[in-house]
Amino acid sequence: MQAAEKERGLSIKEVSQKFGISQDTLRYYEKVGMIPPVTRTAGGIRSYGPADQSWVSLATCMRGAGLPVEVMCEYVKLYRQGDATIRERLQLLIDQRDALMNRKKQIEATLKRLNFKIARYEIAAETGSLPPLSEEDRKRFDP
Amino acid sequence: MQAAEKERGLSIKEVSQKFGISQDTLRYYEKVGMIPPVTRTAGGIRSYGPADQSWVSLATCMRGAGLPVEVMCEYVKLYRQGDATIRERLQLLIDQRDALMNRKKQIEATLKRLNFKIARYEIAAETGSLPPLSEEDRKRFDP
DNA sequence: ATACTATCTGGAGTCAGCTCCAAGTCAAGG
DNA sequence: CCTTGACTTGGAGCTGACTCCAGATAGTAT
Repeated sequence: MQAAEKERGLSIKEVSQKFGISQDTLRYYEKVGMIPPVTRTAGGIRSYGPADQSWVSLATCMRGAGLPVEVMCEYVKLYRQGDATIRERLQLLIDQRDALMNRKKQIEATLKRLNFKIARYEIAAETGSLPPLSEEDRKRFDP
Repeated sequence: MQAAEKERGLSIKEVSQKFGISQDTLRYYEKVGMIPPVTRTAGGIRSYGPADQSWVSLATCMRGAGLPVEVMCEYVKLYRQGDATIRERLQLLIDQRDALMNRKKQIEATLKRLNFKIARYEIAAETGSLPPLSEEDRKRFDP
């Protein structure tokens, strides 16, 4: 009776555990169109097949990197319109890649600054007070 | 009359332009304690001296990288308590560095995924439809 | 059939981080 | 002194992304 008649999908609970995101969030993503409608059982219960899981995977990946929900919605919308939107989707992906690369640069700059401060604080933790900064250092990194 | 009697600070407008953040946001940062109280003129108008600007610089840098306002508030609070909090501040900085490094990793993973998709879409833009993915590819990168 | 748990829906609530507003002050020019 | 425009405050409002809830339904074990 539980043999593979059709592909067995995962329940929302299982998907929630697999991707580390709440059931509420999964329903929310679907509601706002960040992923396409998930496969349902006859009774209307979500059963995430491989394709559904792929979308969840993509959505959590993009959100995890901080891309807006709205952008994923747009991508899904275009995707569902078929091959005619391939160029648009490509452009969207490129735009988001650019955005992420900028974001990464920002983070790298901030990491540099943090590392500089940490180095000073490691000395300070020994001596009990912060060493004064040189003029040049003050020009790039401050308090 | 406008000779250097004391250091001339920048107006909120100038600081706003210099750092590319709104005057409202500058006041907000100060209000919530994300930067220490800014120097004022006799009349109560903000006049950002070098130290004030340094704090703004730090705040915008950290916020730009996505660190929470609350964390900067904590840092400022500790800073204002003096040398006794040096170890705590060091720990805070280290924690935030770790958080940022994770964030950076997430972004790098997402960039990989985006690049993979973009490569497929560039082919698709030529041929008019997406090439099917190999089984192995599907296992890491999907829709 | 009964009990019990998992899932469903629509809609309201929450939180962070700004952003806007009104009513009032300050400062410089005429 | 008067006007004009930048600046002040406290507080309300907004947006994005969830998060929670109540009441209804589905599936499962007894």
